[in-house]
Amino acid sequence: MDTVRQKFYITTPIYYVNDKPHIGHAYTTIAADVVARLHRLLGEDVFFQTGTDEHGAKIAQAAEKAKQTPQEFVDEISAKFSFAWDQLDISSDDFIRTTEPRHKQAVAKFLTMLKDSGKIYEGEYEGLYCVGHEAFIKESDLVDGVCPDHKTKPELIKEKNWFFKLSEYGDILKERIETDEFRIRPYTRQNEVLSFIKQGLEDIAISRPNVKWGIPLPWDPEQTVYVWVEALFNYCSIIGFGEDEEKFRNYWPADIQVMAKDIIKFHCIIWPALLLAVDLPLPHAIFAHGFFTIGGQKISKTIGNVIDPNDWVAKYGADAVRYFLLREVPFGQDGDVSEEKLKIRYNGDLANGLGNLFSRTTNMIEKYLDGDVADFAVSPKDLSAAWDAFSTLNFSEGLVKIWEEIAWANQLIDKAKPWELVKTEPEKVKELLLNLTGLLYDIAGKLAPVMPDTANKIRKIIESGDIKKPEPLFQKIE
RNA sequence: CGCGGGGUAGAGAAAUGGCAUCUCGCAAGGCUCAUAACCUUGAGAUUGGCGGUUCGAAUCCGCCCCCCGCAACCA
Repeated sequence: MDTVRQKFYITTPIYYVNDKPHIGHAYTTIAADVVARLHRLLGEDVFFQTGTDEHGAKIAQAAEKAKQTPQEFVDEISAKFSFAWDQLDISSDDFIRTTEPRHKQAVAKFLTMLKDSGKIYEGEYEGLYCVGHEAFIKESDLVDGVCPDHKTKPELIKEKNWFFKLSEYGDILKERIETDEFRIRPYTRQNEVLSFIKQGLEDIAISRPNVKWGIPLPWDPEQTVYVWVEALFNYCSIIGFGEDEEKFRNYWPADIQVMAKDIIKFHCIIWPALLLAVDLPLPHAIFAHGFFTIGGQKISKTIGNVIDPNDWVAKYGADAVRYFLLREVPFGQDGDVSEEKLKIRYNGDLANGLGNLFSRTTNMIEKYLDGDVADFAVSPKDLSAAWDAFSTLNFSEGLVKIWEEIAWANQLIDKAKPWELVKTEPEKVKELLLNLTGLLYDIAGKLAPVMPDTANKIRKIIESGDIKKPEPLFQKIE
């Protein structure tokens, strides 16, 4: 009997469609894609989710501003995300949109379960509403009784809401986190969450009476589900919750959920508490990466330094953008990116490094071996450390390991001087080139999760067994 | 005391108690298989400051200074 393939479920956040995708969205998605591809190569039964979050007051407003219906608006933006991911060679297995029927029915079922759990109660939210903010603000934020940003006096508003007893979940969450049953990485993020829990959790309103663009509460259609609660549940609805129980049971719980650091409280407190309330297992791990600055400045629509990933892909190719983002900044830390830095890595690491090594090697194979490397050797170097690093999301570390071998190969060639050796000991040159071919083949294999297209090019040429000097892998820019 | 990240060569990073390492840039040399690429060597850092612990501190402790992000479009 066949052994059952290990399942592996990985997620990205679903992106809020109030604007088109930028480089930060791409970063999260690329990272998840690399891990998904790695686990597929390891033979696992992988499900890789991504999608868009399409409800809420902000979307309705943005649509109005664009003179579109909310549905037209979200259709258009959601398509831009899906297009960007195609351009970046993202290998997601499905793309969930929160306006899809399958999501709405799953959320309705989930909320009914939540209500039946007894962890939901009706209450009244009373707070100071600032019209400028279009949100409730805290009394402690006021300066001289007015909102410091808008210099207006907030209104006291009473709102009927349904509440979730989040306050009951502090101890159990703390325990699950501390025992690593529910892993939060990097550790600084785990500490952040634990200290937040220690301050005490408050119940949260899970419905909104005034937001029309949303999913109605099954038992109180006057109210819609708070967007975050609904959005989080996409991780279950995409794998068939309430529709295809077999599929759902196969993939849930998520093995790793990747996201940027700003949304860890939702994912590390509210999300697991909701799951506990309805008796669903918690995800195994949450991994939060850092933020980018661009040329030293924070990403800001006002400053206008927002990078459209499509622009970089068009100019440098998907593989180069994927490589650059993962190589430049250690995953989990904040970092700075810019097109200038991308260019330096592209020319230095890709064109002069990997590209040139491949070029000089294949050229010598054509010249000295008549293109014949059918029986190329196994790699003379052990590159398994690269995948070890990728599997723990230490992408930059894994890439450094691979590039160390590229440097080693260049040194080896210079030391061996095959262009001289070929005159006296051609069989030694053959041995050298077969070894180099083995190394390049291994490098391509290890690089495949990060640079799938380049890996395929290299392997195809080597596997052909009859090597002619190929086109450069990376044409230098400028 | 709002929360968080950080300060190491000109730039970017690594090193978590034991010779400060790497990449880019710079300088000199070498090589000619290669995409003006590649290889070697060198210059360049009293590790933000002051104090403490220690045989020994970039690393541990205390105080201080500075930068950045979040808190408000935004992963």
